[in-house]
Amino acid sequence: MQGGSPALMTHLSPALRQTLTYQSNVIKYADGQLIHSRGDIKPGLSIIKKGVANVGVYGVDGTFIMAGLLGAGECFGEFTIFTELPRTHDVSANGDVEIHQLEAGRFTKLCDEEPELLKAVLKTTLIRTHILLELLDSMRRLPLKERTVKLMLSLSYHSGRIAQIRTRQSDLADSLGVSRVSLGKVLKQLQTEEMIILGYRVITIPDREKMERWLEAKNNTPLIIKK
Amino acid sequence: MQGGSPALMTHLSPALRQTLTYQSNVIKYADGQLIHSRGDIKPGLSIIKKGVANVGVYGVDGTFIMAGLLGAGECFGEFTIFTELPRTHDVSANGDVEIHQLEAGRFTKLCDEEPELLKAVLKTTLIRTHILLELLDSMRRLPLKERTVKLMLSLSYHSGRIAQIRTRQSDLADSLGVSRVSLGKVLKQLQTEEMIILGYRVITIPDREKMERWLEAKNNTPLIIKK
DNA sequence: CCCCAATTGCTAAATAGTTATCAATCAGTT
DNA sequence: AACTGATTGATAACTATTTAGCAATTGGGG
Repeated sequence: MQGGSPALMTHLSPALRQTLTYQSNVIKYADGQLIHSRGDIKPGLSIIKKGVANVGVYGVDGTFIMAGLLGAGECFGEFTIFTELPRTHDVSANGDVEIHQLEAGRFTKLCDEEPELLKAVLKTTLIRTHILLELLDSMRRLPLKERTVKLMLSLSYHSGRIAQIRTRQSDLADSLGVSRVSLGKVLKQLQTEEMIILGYRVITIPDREKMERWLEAKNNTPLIIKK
Repeated sequence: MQGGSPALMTHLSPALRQTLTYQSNVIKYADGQLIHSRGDIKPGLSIIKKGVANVGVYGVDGTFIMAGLLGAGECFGEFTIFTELPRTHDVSANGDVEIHQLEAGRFTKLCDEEPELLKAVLKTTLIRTHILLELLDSMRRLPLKERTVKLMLSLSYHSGRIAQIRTRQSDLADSLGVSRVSLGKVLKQLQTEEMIILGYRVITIPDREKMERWLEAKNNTPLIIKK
């Protein structure tokens, strides 16, 4: 689908990309390390240099609702800069991650000098909102099986053709808002239909495209998420 | 509400507000009239001058999933200008409505001249995304009763203290993603608890603040959850 | 002012999802 | 190679929700 990538960096000119990189501090995080917490108010923009970050919300009971993954070039924390809102999500490193961290003041200054930057941030935000709205809609319309497939596809976004999703089934279940038992049934079905292979803490999608086709056939709204 | 209003106009200087108003065409819509359809691609920004607009999605089967209401000063259609994405929602007039309609070209030109405008659009978008994320989260965590109250409160946002929600129960049910029967049970409960009064095509909230307090008490998830 | 289509209220049977278990499997550690 | 905590797989009883009716109520149009 047209519409563009939600990665900030892809909407910037090489020159501006370089300026941003230059003005930021690179911070490295090890697997599992927390990058930001829900509720934090310290403002700043983060752009992923290398690796993948988990985005989600930890419940008081320890459940983790995964909202998605961010890959290289994608940013987060924008709204801590432009609004006085606290962070909505916890972000943690999924494997080793490097982040360009930009201090709020420096970023707003850059925006004043380079309106192009402001436009790019706006564009990625709008694209994200769009994705979110479509997601919200499908959550209400689609049955669990379709929703599960949709979530797995979006989580495998950063993988290659043969995707591995490294997560516990219970986390997936929380993300979908269902119990582990219900998810288990759906996953077993999907396995017998040869769409996925279940492992210990890992789900393999042997053929993403096949899965996408299946979903599109069910869900006559075409997918927003595109590699 | 901390964090700011999602209305574009409140984030603009009086001067800029005037310029925007001046550069736009005012279009009037009668009750029920369609303003924009999901899937439309013709770009342009709309700002509500007077009245209230319905935002939602019509399903193929005629169901209408209401996503919310927009009041004076709020805008929509931003992303048709900055991305190539089609509209996600159908927007229709709820009572008589007047809209400032701004052609895409004119708006982008204005943005280039006045970066303040770009910032304001970004801010409202970010605030909306924030609201959306919190909504998505509560959809997964809260039981139907709480979700219903939340939706009704958000729909009555533009009413006074004694709010009237003019809608069919079946539309509400679709918006919540449940059947009319389930919603009916919840509504009956809420009525016996004297939080709402059910009528024909209308639900009255005699005391918004009481309802808000009830929701806050139930929803002890403060904005900031700690692990 | 009465009629009629739309909407609400209600019920029952069927389905989907949850909680609570417990056994089996896995991967990392000793 | 055996141990151990974490995770998956499976089952049963229970609860919530849906579907499919039909009756009662409503409000606008003729």
